[in-house]
Amino acid sequence: MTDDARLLALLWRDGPEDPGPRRGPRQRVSLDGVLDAGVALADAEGLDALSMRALARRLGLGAMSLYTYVPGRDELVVLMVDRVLAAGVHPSLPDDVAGRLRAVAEAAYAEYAAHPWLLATEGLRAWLGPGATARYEWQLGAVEPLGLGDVETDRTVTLLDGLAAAAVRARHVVLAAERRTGRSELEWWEANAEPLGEAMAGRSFPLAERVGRAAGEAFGAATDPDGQFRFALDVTVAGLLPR
Amino acid sequence: MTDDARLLALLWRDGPEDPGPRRGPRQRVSLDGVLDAGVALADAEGLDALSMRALARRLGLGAMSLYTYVPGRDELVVLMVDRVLAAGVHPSLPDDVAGRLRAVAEAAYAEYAAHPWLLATEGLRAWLGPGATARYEWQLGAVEPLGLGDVETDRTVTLLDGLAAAAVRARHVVLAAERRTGRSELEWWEANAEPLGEAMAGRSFPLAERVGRAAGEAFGAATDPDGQFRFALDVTVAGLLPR
DNA sequence: CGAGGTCACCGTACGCCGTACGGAACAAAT
DNA sequence: ATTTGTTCCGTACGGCGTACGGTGACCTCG
Repeated sequence: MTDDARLLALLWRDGPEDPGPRRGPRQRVSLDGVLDAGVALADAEGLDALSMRALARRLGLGAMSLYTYVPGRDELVVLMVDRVLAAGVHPSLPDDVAGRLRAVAEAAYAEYAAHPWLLATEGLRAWLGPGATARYEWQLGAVEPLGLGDVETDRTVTLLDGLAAAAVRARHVVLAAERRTGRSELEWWEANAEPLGEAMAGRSFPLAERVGRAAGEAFGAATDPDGQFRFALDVTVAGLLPR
Repeated sequence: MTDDARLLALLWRDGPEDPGPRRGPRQRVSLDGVLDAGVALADAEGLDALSMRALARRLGLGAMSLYTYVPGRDELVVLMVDRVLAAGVHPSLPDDVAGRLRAVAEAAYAEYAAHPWLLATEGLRAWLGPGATARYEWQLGAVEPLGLGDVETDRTVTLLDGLAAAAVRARHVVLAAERRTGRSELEWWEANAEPLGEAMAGRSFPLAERVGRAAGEAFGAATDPDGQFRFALDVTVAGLLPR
């Protein structure tokens, strides 16, 4: 069986069936156990920290034992992605059109914010697992009543999801840098403002300086991903609604 | 000098000044030469392929010699980013408001499409170099005449830039997967449609099936990043314009 | 009940990675 | 001629994903 076929079978494996007695020793953990441990590790320390060795250690296994659960690291990540998408809650939807559009974006935002490493998996082929498909189905159901037609409905869902992804990505950049360096964004900015000013001496960026300063003061930080998300969502919903 | 201070000095170093005679052997290449080789390598094979050893080999140096040009790999990437942003062209702007908004997004799209690895650098702290600042200045100049106020102007620029980034990211996922596996997206999809159908047997996703099929037929592919970009840009511009 | 087959588990090893360290070659300053 | 600061780089360390082959536990079959 090729790795692709094996991955597909694992993605669409059925519920916790008992495979009946098999030869050889029992598995010490389950695939779901592996995936949950992987999700916990990625949530806590990021996707880079999810190494086969580190995950195996967490499970009390040797590194190579993981390969009896999963064909390789890429496939592990794909399965983790579908597992968190399957676990995502799909809130009930309001009746008004704007509210439905917002709900799609906000649900995606919550999902990405809870598992920011989802956004770091985009070097991989997007696989259609049951989690991703159920999520897409829900998103379509939210947007379909607008009567846009199938293609535009798909594009609208993609747009709203992308909006959420961009916002969480911006948020994550700040949080990850803070954790790595141990200094908050504000501290770092203050420490670097003076040398930056010196470095820029002699060059003039009037708009950037004025706007950057105004934005920084309004945000109390260099960036404001949450506010940016609200702004982007307002604009997008306005652009989508018939006028 | 800390690495931060060194990076800042390198970012804002002045033009190709002759530093005068210095002790020791002359550098065999220049910092700009290192950065250009790094950009070429990342353009051709992606950011993952940009290892210190591979880059040094390209330059006819030993791996450790790179550390006389640059404090480390992260700093190298930051300097590469600012270099391509500095080299980006800033097209002249039309007078109409919608055209200006589109121009900002389209310029960003072109930049990201030419150097998709720019989108993979977001694990790093965003540093303000001369290239990034000049680009931001141009973007602000394009949006400012709308009279939105400083904070909203900043948010509008961020929104348009994020739109372009999302589209190129979707494009890049497809292209990268095609290059890695050697099979086009369509071939891959056709090869996996049947096993996927079998795997899904017994589950029902009526909307996803119908909309996915319609979108696939309309796009002639599973996704259509360029069309998605146009759609998103239309929606966003409509949402931004006063009504 | 014993034997054989099948499986999970894992030690070792290979070729990558970033980079710390220290030495050699070199050119300018003294 | 000696000192000093710099570039270049060989070696090494601890990480990574994973190929390969061995070991021992367990179920099934004779």
